[in-house]
Amino acid sequence: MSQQRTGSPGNTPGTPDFPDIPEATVARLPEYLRALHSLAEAGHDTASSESLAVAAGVNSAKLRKDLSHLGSNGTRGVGYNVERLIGQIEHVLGLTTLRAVALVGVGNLGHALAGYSGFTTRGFHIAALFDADPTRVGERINNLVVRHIDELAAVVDTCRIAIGVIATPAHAAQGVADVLVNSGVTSILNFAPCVLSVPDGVDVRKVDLAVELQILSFHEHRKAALTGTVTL
Amino acid sequence: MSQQRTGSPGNTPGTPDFPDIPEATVARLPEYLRALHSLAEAGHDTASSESLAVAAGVNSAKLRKDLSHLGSNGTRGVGYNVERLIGQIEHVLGLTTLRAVALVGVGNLGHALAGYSGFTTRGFHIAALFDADPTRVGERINNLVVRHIDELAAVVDTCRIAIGVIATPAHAAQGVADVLVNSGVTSILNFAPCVLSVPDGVDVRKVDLAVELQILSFHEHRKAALTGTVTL
DNA sequence: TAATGTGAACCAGTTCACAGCG
DNA sequence: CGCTGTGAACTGGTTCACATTA
Repeated sequence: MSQQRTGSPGNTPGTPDFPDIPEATVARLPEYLRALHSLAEAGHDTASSESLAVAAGVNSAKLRKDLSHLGSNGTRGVGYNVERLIGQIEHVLGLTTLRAVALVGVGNLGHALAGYSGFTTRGFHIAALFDADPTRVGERINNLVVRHIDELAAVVDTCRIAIGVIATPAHAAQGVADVLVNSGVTSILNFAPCVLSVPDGVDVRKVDLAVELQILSFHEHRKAALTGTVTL
Repeated sequence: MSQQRTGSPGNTPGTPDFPDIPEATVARLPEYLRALHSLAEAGHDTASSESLAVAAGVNSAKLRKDLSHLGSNGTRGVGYNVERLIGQIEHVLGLTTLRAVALVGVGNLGHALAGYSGFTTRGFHIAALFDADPTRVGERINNLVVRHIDELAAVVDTCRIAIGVIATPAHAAQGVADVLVNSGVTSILNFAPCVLSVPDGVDVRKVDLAVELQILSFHEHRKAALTGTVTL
């Protein structure tokens, strides 16, 4: 699971029409979706909970319980209809409309994200790039011109952008977040290694590449200690 | 937390000398470390659980319980000694030795990762770059020459590399993982959008950029549904 | 019959609230 | 007195195992 969540501080309300889905389940739905697409490509038009679970890297009981939150979609004795389930999950995740994303910070990482085809192929459209550095403004990346961050509010407004990605250095991130929020962005994906504070109702997810390695480091350390055996 | 974990399938054993620490706590220690470094830079040499918790974006009770797993380090009535706690956490995470990392795949994302200063400044050293594409072999990135993936086993062995980063397209990732594992790598950070299968004892963490956006998309979708109010 | 869907048991993780200590 | 450290209560999530159904 990634990490920081702000907004909707209490529980998801849940309406009859829009049942509330546990956060842990939500975090796995995209993985199921990916697995389903790969099964579809392989020619399967139906899949059992077991085969889907394997493709998604979870156990089948968990998968069935997760899917049960979207209403019952399977057929007993048969499994799930792949195309139907893809539609189901895309609907729940709100992927039926292409979502516009603003990317702030076109340094090393931001540059790569701007060119990352995975966003484009999975429901998102990078609509605008921003940077604070005037020497970078005007640069063309992947058919998009880098704009100065002062233009952000206007662009977010006209392009109806609801999601912002922060790929700036840590010291600039909070300022960028403030601008994004004031411009009407309500979801932020933060790659800067720092905590963002945002008002209620704004969701933040954080990805910290170094943290991932540090977690692996812990396990390496532990494995080494156990292999060397008997104290150290 | 990020996601896939393989290896140590049961529970962490835990020795008197190396107490077992809950996985959720391990995942937060790097964040505490970062917060501590920023407090240290700001000149604090002591910090209360409350102030540290704010800097790390968690609540103070959780932070205290997390730290209690490393043994008691605070002083009642005062707080924690910042430098001492930094040392404590670095020790537990195994960050006292610089860890060598092999990066496979120098496409869009891999290129950015190779140049990412956050790895270097936080305990890791990218020791070698690999790619399968012969036209990329020989390219120089950040003072490192891209090698052909066939050389991987030899380099991993001589440089004693225990951690591998996969930044290849999904279809190549499992093959790369196999090579890494056979070469002696025991921890993998996977940026490819696919499930890897690895033997017990090998840890895998997965970062999927598009998944993060899809999770945000869900919340956007929900917020929109609730704002539009009364069914849809 | 072969699979789903789900109550019930279980487990990990979080929060509370306060005793204990410097 | 103010803070940490921690048992106890609670919450959310996972797994089990089976009744149910196409």
